Parts: sequence; C-alpha cells; structure tokens
Amino acid sequence: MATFKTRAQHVADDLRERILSGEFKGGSQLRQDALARDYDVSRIPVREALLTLESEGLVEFHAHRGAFTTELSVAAVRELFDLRVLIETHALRYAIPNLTASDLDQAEAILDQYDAALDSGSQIGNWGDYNFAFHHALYAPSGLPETLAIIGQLNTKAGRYIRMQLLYTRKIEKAEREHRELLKLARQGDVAKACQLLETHIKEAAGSVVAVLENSLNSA
Amino acid sequence: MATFKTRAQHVADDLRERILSGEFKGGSQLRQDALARDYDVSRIPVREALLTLESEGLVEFHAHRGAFTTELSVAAVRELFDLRVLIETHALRYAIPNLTASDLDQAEAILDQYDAALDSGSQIGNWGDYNFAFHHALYAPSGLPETLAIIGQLNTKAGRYIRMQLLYTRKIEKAEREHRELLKLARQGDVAKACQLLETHIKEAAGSVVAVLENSLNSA
DNA sequence: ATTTTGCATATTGTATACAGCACACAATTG
DNA sequence: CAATTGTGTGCTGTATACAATATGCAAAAT
Repeated sequence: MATFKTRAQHVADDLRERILSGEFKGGSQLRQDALARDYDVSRIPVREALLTLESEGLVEFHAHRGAFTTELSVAAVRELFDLRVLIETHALRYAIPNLTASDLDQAEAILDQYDAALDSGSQIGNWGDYNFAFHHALYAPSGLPETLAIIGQLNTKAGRYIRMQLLYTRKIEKAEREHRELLKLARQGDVAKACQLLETHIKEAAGSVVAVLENSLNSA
Repeated sequence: MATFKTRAQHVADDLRERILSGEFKGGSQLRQDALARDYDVSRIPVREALLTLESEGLVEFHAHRGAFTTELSVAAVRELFDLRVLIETHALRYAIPNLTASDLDQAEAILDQYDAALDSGSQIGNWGDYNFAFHHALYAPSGLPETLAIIGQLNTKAGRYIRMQLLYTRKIEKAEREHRELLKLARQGDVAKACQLLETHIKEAAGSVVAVLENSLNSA
C-alpha cells in the first residue's frame, strides 16, 4: 500500500496533535503564514490542512478572517459523550458476536502495551491514542465502516476534552480496570453487560471532564 | 451575518449537487483541470472544494492520482440508514418536549410548500432538500448542534441513494403521508409513537433503495 | 464627546508557474 | 517469449506572486 503522504497531510497530522495537546487555547487564530514558516512549506498545504481540520471540527474558517480553533464548552462535552454512548454501544453490539480469538488478543495486547509504558514511568503523552486504539479494536469486527468513521470523528472531537481529563485527574487506573473488565465481558460474549459497562465508562469520563472544564472556565 | 462565500465554497456546493444528482457514476475521476475550466477558476479552489467533499464522503483522494467519486454499495446503504434511525430518533426524543407552536408550524409550512410544488406538476428536482429540511425542522429544537451536524452528514452521504429511490420508485406520496403523521404525533407530544414511526419510515426507505440498487448493480 | 468616514495595513483568497509522482508503453535482457 | 527496466506524458501537489477583503486608527463632522 505504501500510502504516500502529502505535505498537507503531514501538516494536518502535526497540527491536529498540537491542537489536541492544548497548545492553542479555544478561539486562537491560526495564521497561515506563521504555520507555513513553521513547517517550511507554502501556505497552500497549510490551507488544505486547515480545511481538513475544519471538517474534523477542531477549527473554524471565517472567510477572509482565517481559521480559529473551536471553543470548548460543557454542552459540547455532554453532547459528544452522549453520542459516543449511543453509537459505540451500537457498534459493540454488532461486534461482539463477530469477535475472534485473534481480535481479543489484539485488544489485550494494546492494554498490556500501555500498562508497560505506564509502569516504566513514562508520561501519559498519547494515552488518548491507546484509549482509542483499544476501543477501536473492539468495534472493528462489527464490519461497519461508516459507523467506525463516525466513532473516529467523535473521538477526535472529544480528544481535547479527554486530554484535559487526564491532565487534571487521576482516573487512568480506573479506566484501565474498566477496559480489562470490558474485554472479559466481550470474551464471554455478554452483550448486555458489556454495553452497560461501556455506557457507564463513557458517562463517568464525561462527568469528570465536565468537572474539570467548569472549574477551568470559572477561574478564567 | 452576510456570510461571504468563497469561490471554493461555490464550487463545492455546485459540485456536490452534481454528484448527488448522479451526473457522475461511482468511481469516476474528477479532473481538477477540467473542473477549473468548467467554473472558470483556477485549480486551487477546485482542490479545496474537492477536499470539502472528501470530508463529506462523496469523494476520495488518492495521492498523485486525484479525486474519485466514492462507490455506491448496498452495505453502505444499510449502514447509513441504520445510523440515521439510531441518531435521528435520539434527536427527535430530545426535540419533541421542546417543540413550540412556531416550530411545528414551520415544519408544516415546509410540507405544504412541497405539496404545492408537487401539484403544480414540477419535477421532483430537489425533493431531497425538502425532505431534509422537514426532518431538520423537527430535530432542531433538540438543542443538540453536534448531533444535528452528524445527521446532516449522514443525509448528504445518503443523498445519492435517496435520489436514486425517488428516480426509480413512486414512494413520494407515501413518504409525504408519513411526514404528516409524524408531525401529528409530534404535536401530541407522543415521543414513543413518533420515534417508532420515524424508525419504520427510514427503514422502509432503506428497503426500497436497496431494491433499486441491487437491480441496477445486477444489470451492470 | 460621540459617531462616522476614509485610508493604511495585514492577512486571507486565488491565479499562475513549476516540480514531482504515477501510469502506460517501449526497449532490453535473460 | 516472459519479465523487467527505462522513458515519456499527463496529471497532481506545491511554491510564488498577485488581488481582494476585513480590521484598526485617525481625522472630520455633528
């Protein structure tokens, strides 16, 4: 496959990472010229990258005024996480009957890998990526590509909030335990319980993000 | 607000219409140069338009090979319409308690407007737009912008299939009756029945699209 | 003092020009 | 003859250059 990556895609990938990491506050203007210098490219691939990020909901364009990072809001968190519950349980329901041993092992491997990284004292860094990789591994066997795409979208949009949570709370261990439990239920093929757990898993995450966010917005 | 429209946006809007209308078969290559001449602009806004359409799922980019319209598939129809049921009933559930008299009147006005256009013997043309406008009017009071955005996405993706259905079947009258009925249930505030009807409404549409599509793919 | 009008400037949006990759077909080698 | 490697062409991807718009500030008018 060797899928070639254009400069625009490189810029998009890196810039997405920077936005999710919180380098830019909500509502910051992203000047095309500055970014172009940053990445040592012309403004054209930068514009294309910004368009991509716009479609992902991380950035908004205003004609002749440029691109701004989208604002964070409590309402958006609530909505995004509600949608995650709705759609991810849907995907999980379809996926569980199709899960092969290899699928389950792969999902477990992701958890182990992350545990190892965590024990070695390294920084959380891209926990969000591990988190999504695990969830994705569970849903993928559903054989529903459009659904997976939307789940991916929701997770990139929610990514900024998830990072916030991890930065300001210490819920990772709890999430990890729930992941293990979720995997166990999936292994047993218990659709109802697995979906139930997934629902509370996501809703609790939403709760702590809202707490963090309300705090940070009040103090601002 | 007077939102300025860039050339890229104009091209995107028109091209989307052309793709949805079926002017391009699935998998057709969209040559940037030709489109640029078509719209009398340079290739840059064309590229940006194509990127927008890619994010909407109507087009796919392959590096250095260009943009192609996405392929149609029965599996995609099933999935997209299932998602519509899941998410649109969710939105409707939240919207109904918030519906004001003015909201309901507005929705009804859309139906009347369409009936008038239909009686005057004009072509179906943009029935898809009316259809979406009506659904959107019902969901908007849910106050869930992210959810509405996803519903919009699903509808543009499904748009190609919906047009197909209308072109090859005579189900519009039936759909219109169901719309009236849906509006009535919404007025009564009967969430359960309204969601039930919406579900069968969408599922039946899916069924007839699948029938059309299987036919057309077999004969190809 | 407050509002309004005009200009200056910075930044975006687009056209034009060029570089680079992919595919097809010819040439070459075993 | 088959497989493989060169080479040319057409298109995409990107840089550079230019046009057009929004914003801020200063000057003028009420």
